[in-house]
Amino acid sequence: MTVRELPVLDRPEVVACCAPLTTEVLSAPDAKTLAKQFAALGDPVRLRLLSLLATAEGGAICVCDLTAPVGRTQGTVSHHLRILVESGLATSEKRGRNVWYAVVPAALEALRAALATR
Amino acid sequence: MTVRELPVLDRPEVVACCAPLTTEVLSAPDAKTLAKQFAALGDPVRLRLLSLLATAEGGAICVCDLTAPVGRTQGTVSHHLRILVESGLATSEKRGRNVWYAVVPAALEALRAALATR
DNA sequence: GTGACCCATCGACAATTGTCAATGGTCCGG
DNA sequence: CCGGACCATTGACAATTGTCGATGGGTCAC
Repeated sequence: MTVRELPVLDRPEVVACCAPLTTEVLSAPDAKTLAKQFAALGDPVRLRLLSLLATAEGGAICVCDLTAPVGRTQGTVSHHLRILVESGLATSEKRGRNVWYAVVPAALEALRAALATR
Repeated sequence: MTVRELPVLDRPEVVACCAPLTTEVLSAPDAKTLAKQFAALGDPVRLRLLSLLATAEGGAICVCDLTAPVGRTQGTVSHHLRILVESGLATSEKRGRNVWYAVVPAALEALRAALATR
């Protein structure tokens, strides 16, 4: 296999799911979608991971630098990161031996929009 | 026991817990506080309840009008509403035979602030 | 090629959660 | 006073979740 430039096509395509909570009643499917993302934020470890990603040099960080700050096993950290990626809040990119994670700003903005008040 | 006027001191006093996720790494206690609120949003039924509260005439609504829209038992709805109140996202006020629930806009704004990107 | 490093995954387990049916308490109307 | 309406709480149960230790597959340095 040849070595090649990876185009980073890790885009979950989440973004804006629906109108703000306060403007109209959320449909059941939209509620399910939104709930999944908020649930991803509903754990202290994941919030700290997200914060570590967001404040990292260059906006990305490898798993090996995340286990110590949150005080969890490597396997557990990997588990949480997967949830963040699956909910569209983060992306992962393999670079050689490491895997670099980064936040998806658009996803955070979409959640902010859902919480907008009148 | 005497009957008395209840002063409605149901104010959770939550509001802004911390700096945005993306500006500095979240402390463990702050993460726990924030996670509790996001976890409250991490269920489709609660999101729809919150949406119903926010869009209700007068900004408040009684439990009896909430069970049908979300398709859950009265007991279950009561359970979810309690979680919303305990997390500071909603308030409850007893009016005669009914209990009226309302959202706490400041709490939603505080969560929005935590999600702000750079 | 061999060992070390990095990471995902698996199995297991306790803890938490969402749900319902049933019960009980409070408040009103007659 | 009594029956009904409204709501919270309880007990029970299945499902989900957070965690760890262990395993396995890549990838690099030598």
